[in-house]
Amino acid sequence: MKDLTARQKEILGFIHEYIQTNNYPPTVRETARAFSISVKGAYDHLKALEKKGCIKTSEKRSRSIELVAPPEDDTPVVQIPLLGEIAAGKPIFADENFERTILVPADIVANRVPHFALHVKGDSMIDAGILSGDIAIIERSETAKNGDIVVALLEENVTLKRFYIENNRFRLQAENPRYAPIYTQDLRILGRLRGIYRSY
Amino acid sequence: MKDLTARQKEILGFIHEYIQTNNYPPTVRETARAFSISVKGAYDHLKALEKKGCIKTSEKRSRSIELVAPPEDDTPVVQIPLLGEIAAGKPIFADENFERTILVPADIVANRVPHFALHVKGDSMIDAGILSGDIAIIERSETAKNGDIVVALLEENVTLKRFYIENNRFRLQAENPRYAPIYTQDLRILGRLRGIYRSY
DNA sequence: CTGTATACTATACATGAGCATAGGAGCCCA
DNA sequence: TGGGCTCCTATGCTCATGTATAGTATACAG
Repeated sequence: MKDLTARQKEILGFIHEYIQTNNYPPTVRETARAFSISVKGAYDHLKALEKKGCIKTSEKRSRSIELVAPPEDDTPVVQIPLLGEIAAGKPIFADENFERTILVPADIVANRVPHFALHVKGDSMIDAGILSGDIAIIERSETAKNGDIVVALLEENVTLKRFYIENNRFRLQAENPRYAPIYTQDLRILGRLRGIYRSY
Repeated sequence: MKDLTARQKEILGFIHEYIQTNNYPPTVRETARAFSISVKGAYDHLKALEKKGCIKTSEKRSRSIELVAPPEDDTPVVQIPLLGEIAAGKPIFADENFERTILVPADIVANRVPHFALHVKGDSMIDAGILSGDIAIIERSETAKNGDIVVALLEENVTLKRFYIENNRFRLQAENPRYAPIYTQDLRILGRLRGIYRSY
């Protein structure tokens, strides 16, 4: 699939676009016309592309170009729940919190661990490029490593902070100098930050 | 789309299957052969299907049958191209820049305007919560309003900045005090920022 | 009873389309 | 220096294909 010459890439690109807009592939002559070259010129390119495995054609049939392994390799997506207002005292994963589902590329949700999403509120993580209103994609996990950004349950409040283990306590560190670190010995980690999604 | 006769449904079903297996639509004669009827018989059916809006054809073009409103198109996500390294001097939308496609929720790509995505490089927009490595989802547009974050082509460099119109010039403003604003009278806007996507 | 739609057959024609032969120019490798 | 690859022109053959005319038969609606 590699080893394509510049010209061949152009031709392949044209076929792509053509199919995109017409839903059916071009003829040899249409390809030739698109590049202002002779029919045989285009024909040779198509045969070269076929030999290189980028394309498949059926003999003697018009418009029988098929793209082999087209770029759109089904990048799958997964649906994860977006949790809305997290009321103090309620279990975070209760049904009441469910707002809607959002779709995220499956490569984020790499391992088969469940994920969820939260609206970010406040500016405590602003220096990490996380703004109020962003959607945070969280991998559900009870544990975290030093320096991970986590969603933690802290005295019935849910908060997004950077997480550190110190001698005999945990430190939850905002990424904003106006917020002091929180020290606690009693906290529950709900998940680790895996992605941020923002819409303008 | 309703009011199809039994025969017409059969024909439409055949076209469906044919495209499914071949990736390209059948010819009139292939359709005729499949039902052991005459060419004109099949031709009339196709024209009837077209009149009823189930199918679209282009005049005088072989294999130009297109299915109108194919079974299920309620995909809440859309694929947009992720452009990679933008080399100076090269057209940004050239095929060489194509890296892969990414999936974004369709509500971002609300209007039918084409979108694309870019890797963010550098820290010039850090105070807007846009970090190096983020993926920016851009709505293709030649224009922008005051204060929009835009992708602009500036002396063969592509840059992401906040855009302002001043008396007789444009101002491209970084969101980082260490970067001075850029003033120019000659710039081309490539698109407006619609979303940010970050993966940890 | 007539008009209109469906569902065909049979035949025909101009152009569309795949494929081929012959050849040329430039390039890199051995 | 020669062979093989890419990229192209020009011309042509043959069959595929969309479209058309003319006609048959059935059914249903006003």
